[in-house]
Amino acid sequence: MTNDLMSIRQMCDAFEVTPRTLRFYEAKELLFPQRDGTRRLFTRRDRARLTLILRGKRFGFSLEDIRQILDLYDRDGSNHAQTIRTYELAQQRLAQMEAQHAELGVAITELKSELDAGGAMIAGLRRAAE
Amino acid sequence: MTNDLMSIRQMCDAFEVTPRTLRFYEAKELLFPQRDGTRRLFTRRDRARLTLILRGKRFGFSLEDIRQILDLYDRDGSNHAQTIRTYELAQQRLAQMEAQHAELGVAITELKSELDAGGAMIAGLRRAAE
DNA sequence: AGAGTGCTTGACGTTAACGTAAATGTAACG
DNA sequence: CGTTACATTTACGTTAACGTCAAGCACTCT
Repeated sequence: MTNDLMSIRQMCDAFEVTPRTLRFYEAKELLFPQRDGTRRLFTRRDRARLTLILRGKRFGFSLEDIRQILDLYDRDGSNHAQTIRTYELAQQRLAQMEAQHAELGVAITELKSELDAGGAMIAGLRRAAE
Repeated sequence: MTNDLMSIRQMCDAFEVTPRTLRFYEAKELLFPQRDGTRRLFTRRDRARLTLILRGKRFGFSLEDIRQILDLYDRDGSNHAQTIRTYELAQQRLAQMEAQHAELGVAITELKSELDAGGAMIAGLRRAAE
């Protein structure tokens, strides 16, 4: 079964990250591994947090965003106002993502049409080169 | 009418970029303004190139990519092999953009469903904070 | 004891595309 | 000639998220 405490290597293997990354997250106060003398021991809580960190990254949140969200719940997991703020943060991020998605769609369409048209961009380049 | 030679400020106003940007592009060999003593004078050719640079940026090309493409045509605008290479570069970039677009779509869907579900991410955070 | 393995901290390096500040030049206005 | 307005070069600063050494413990095996 999954031991409650994991070494840095076990963590790396389990989450496919480098030791540097875990130390970096600790330095940024995203993780708080215990110590066995000098060595880090990651707890179940660290693993839960790391899961959320990686998930947040997939959503395009910055580590700083993630840290803030995590901190809100560290201070008071039952604070409704903070839950709301987290929601808002997520909604904002969602809006950004949707805008980005749309823009990218437009750019793709443009680029495609230029390629289909025999390369207006290339024609443009030709003009640019005189 | 549009004068054939433009000062750096006229260029900035016309293209909504900063002087720093134009000097930077010159340093990167994307533009080659003439000189009136010490001052830069941008030609029609520079404007055509800048148009393409900005277009390329909208498509997500790096300045280095753009410079290479521009250079290909500077050397020989009629070289068919180079036209092909430019095409390929554009196709590659298009593929990247489509992949990115798709990924973003997935992330949006995920984030939305978590928000709709009452915030699995938030629930997750709650768990993480214990 | 020596070797090997894994972990630690510390600190500088990387990348892109400019921003920003300092010191200086020069052209035109009054 | 003095000031104002814009131009120029040089060069360090910025941002994110780690990468990449370097030097040195801590254990274990032999």
